[in-house]
Amino acid sequence: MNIGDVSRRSGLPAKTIRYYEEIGLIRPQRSENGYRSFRERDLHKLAFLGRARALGFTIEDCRTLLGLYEDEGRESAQVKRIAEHHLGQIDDKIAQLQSMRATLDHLVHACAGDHRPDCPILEDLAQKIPEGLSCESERVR
Amino acid sequence: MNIGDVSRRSGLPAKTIRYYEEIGLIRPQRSENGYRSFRERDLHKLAFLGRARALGFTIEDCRTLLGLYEDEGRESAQVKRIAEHHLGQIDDKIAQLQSMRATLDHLVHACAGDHRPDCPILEDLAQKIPEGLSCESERVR
DNA sequence: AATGGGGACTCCAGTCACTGGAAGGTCAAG
DNA sequence: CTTGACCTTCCAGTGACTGGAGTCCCCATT
Repeated sequence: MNIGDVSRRSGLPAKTIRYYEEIGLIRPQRSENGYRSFRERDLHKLAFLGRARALGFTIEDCRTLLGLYEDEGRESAQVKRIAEHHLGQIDDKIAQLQSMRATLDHLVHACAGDHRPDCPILEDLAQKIPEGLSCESERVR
Repeated sequence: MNIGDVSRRSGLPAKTIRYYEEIGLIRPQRSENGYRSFRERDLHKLAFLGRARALGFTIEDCRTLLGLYEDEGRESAQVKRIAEHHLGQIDDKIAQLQSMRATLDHLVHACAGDHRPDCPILEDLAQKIPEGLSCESERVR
């Protein structure tokens, strides 16, 4: 299989697949013409990576998860720890976004949105310190 | 005011303030010794930027919002449009994260997390195509 | 044999919003 | 005179790709 086939079958862009090789997540063989030559096993790995990424795991988590997947002697506790930690991060992000959302929604509703210059959104930004959203707090990435 | 004072009073790291100058969000004057010299107005702008960033607006949105803030002839509709669009983005992100969260939470609960290698999380990543989370779908940034 | 089109290859630069660090200048206190 | 806290610039790195340039390869058609 060439990269185009694998791209179609895994749903990952060819660019991404090359990138994954570059950072050592996969090691496809090469044909005589220099083209990457993928086996079913590579495709399987890429699909695994695609799904792990779709769940929001970082590339480094994906690397670890792939390693555990191929390690017969793994303990499911190792996998669970990674997943739980990630779940915690997701919860943090959701909380932060919901806090932003609440403030923003309030402001949007307060703004007339007409031709006049008066705007509670700008007034808020110019003055208020949104609680729990001070500049010290961590940002959602 | 030197950058340290402004940093303390705005809550923004000095590095960030220098960066904001570099990209033209602020234009502090300079003292004879080459130090940046901030006025109250600059501090006010920085606080504005910090709050807009805390609400998740992009830098370019912040630039526009700051411009509108200083434009007496603005229409509040312009501000509202930006805020509404941003609110929509936030809602999309929240929805995506909640979808991830649901799948992940389910998997975490299904995993024993003990010394044995059997792991539903890995099995899922290796086989299932999570609905609504296929690789084509946009990623949360 | 020439040509055209669709892949594939590498390499470099850009994204976003900072952040870290090196190497050096300035200033007030002890 | 030295110390240490500031300040300066400049360069590189982050994460996970993405875009684009320039070149090469393969197959089919003219």
